[in-house]
Amino acid sequence: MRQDKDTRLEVIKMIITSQEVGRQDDLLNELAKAGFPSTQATLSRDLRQLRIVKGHNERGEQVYLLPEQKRYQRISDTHMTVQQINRLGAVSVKFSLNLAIVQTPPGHAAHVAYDIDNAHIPEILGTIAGDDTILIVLDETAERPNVLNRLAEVVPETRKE
Amino acid sequence: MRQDKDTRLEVIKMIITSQEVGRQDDLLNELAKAGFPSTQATLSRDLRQLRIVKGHNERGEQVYLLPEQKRYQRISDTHMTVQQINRLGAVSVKFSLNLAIVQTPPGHAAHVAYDIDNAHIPEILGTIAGDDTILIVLDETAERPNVLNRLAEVVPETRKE
DNA sequence: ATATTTCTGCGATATTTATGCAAAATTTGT
DNA sequence: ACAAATTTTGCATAAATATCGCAGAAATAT
Repeated sequence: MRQDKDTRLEVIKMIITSQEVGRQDDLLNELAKAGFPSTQATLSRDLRQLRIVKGHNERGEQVYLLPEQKRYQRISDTHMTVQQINRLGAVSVKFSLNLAIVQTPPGHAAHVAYDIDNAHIPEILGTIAGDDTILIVLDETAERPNVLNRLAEVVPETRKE
Repeated sequence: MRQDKDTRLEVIKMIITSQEVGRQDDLLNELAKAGFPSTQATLSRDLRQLRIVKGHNERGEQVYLLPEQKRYQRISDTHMTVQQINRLGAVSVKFSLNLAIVQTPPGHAAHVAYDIDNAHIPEILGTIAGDDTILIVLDETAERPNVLNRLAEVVPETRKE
């Protein structure tokens, strides 16, 4: 079920960034529509794991928000999916010793790095993002195929070196 | 009472930026201590008016946050000590070859890096800070225990891997 | 395969938060 | 200053959310 769970978490993020949802029951309905029926208890756990925040929109109505969203700015303006970014230009990964370099279209490094961080890949010690380049520091024992596989979940259509 | 209300709203903001509060009842207690007794109903309205958000800290515990706060970054006009930052979430150090990666709570990498720089640890050639990650480049001959000892003065409660 | 860990559902609550309504306080207009 | 209008508040209660114990399913590790 791991894969299903990860997908469900992604769907949750998509839903709350594409529309205003203010109650878990509403979110449950949307999830069911999207083919991920679940229960309120599980959703509550998911929201905590995603560090999703409950705030208010300009009208004072309650809305769920991703933590990196400031105020009521919708993520659709700023947070593109990697698929969307990929349309703008390739995202590539290259290795050197215990480092990996990810190239993104200009301006998108921070966002991709955020997704990589959130994938919690154990072999990745940390990332630092510039404008269109991300430096990834790997564990000394990291095996590149593994890292590449895990990265592929976050950064699809990656062009290996 | 309008004046009192405005003051109370300010006090609410002060409280939630100076400590982690996860429940309205707790916030009520703090308000009372500060000389602004109120009720849960009023507080709920105040929070909506302030557009205060309820999210989760690193440990998944619930916390109230100002909307303009990124993630769990706390407002601080003064430079927070690492001890203070540590309360917001662990600061950890990991090594890989000639590099060390320090993870901090979101938004605090620059502060911690500044402290590290100022410790003038000879084996540290330099640091680069992102939002929540610091890359440290070590001298080729650096010995990790030494570096860790020196770092511990700056970054207490460090968790080696 | 077997053991171990993680995840989920299912109630079943306990806890927390929001709100309708009426009263009290405050402001405004005259 | 008085009355009307507006805002604020408390109370009671509704609504929403978090959590618990537990059993079984699924994934991971040995």
